[in-house]
Amino acid sequence: MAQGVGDLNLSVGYALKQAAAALRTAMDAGLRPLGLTVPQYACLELLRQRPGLSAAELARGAFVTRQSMHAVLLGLEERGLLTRASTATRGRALPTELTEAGHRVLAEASAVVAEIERRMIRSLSVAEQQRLRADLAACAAALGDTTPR
Amino acid sequence: MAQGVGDLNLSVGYALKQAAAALRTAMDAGLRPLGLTVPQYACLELLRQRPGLSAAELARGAFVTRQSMHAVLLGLEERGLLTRASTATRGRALPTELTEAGHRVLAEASAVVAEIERRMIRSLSVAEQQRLRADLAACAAALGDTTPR
DNA sequence: GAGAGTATGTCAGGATGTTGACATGGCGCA
DNA sequence: TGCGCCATGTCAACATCCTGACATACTCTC
Repeated sequence: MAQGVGDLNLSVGYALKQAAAALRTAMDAGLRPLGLTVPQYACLELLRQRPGLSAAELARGAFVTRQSMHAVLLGLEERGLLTRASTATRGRALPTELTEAGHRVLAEASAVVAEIERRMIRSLSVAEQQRLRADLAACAAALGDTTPR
Repeated sequence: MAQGVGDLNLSVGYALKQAAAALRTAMDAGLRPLGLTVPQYACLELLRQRPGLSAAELARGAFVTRQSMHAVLLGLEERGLLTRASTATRGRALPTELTEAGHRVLAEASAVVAEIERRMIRSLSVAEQQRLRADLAACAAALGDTTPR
């Protein structure tokens, strides 16, 4: 018979959840004054780095479903932070891009998030940070690195 | 002016979110056949290790709000997996404990989750696992290690 | 002993996310 | 060419979770 999970304080999975929850809470609090939720910020950040992404690609990058990202896009588009092509250039995918206002809001939000991330890893050396990031990526890859259906 | 978040692929925060999302997805899929959600499993696992916990303490341990944990407890109690004291022995806190059925279900679930965690960290040595866990704990502590209000 | 401050349990409402489904548009293959 | 297959966009229904609020009970301080 397989053994169960042992002491939670010795579990990597529990520590992972703990850190992710703390980060999420800190980002929520930091982004609220800007009128952004975490998924909304993630959407903007992804579009800055890779303009023209479709809703489905954004959903995978932000770890939510297509449907959730659809709602996020509608909200951000109504606020004038991004524009969506009305017709597909290839397949059914509708390319999305940031507007000027979107870039401005994102700049503020990105500074807030960067500060939070710096605070999170301030006790680690640069080498340790890279190692941590690599280990986390390896964990994600080992689990299949899936996004919600 | 503060710099923003750089390349997401170089961000520890993004890697953290990615790994946590992969773990959550894997746990969801593994626990579904047992009729358990992740918060429900977390609740049972916490109670095994620390019987007599109150709803508020369970909520903090599972990284959800008191209200969410309240709903989880109602469901698990109705299924006969745990019992809640009807009167408080100290303060308003109502101690909760697993039933025999609860222990049986948890044993199955715990084996499933342990297998997922093993798969997640199989590419890391024991020393690397401990280091990763310590780094994650440090990150959580640096952010205040808060749970949702 | 009285008061503020804090922690807990609980209820109601609303925001958010997911599941399920369907239609449409490429792509590969016989 | 025709067919199956997959990806995308979108809608409706449902589940989940959080926000806000209130009552109760302990603790600490004066």
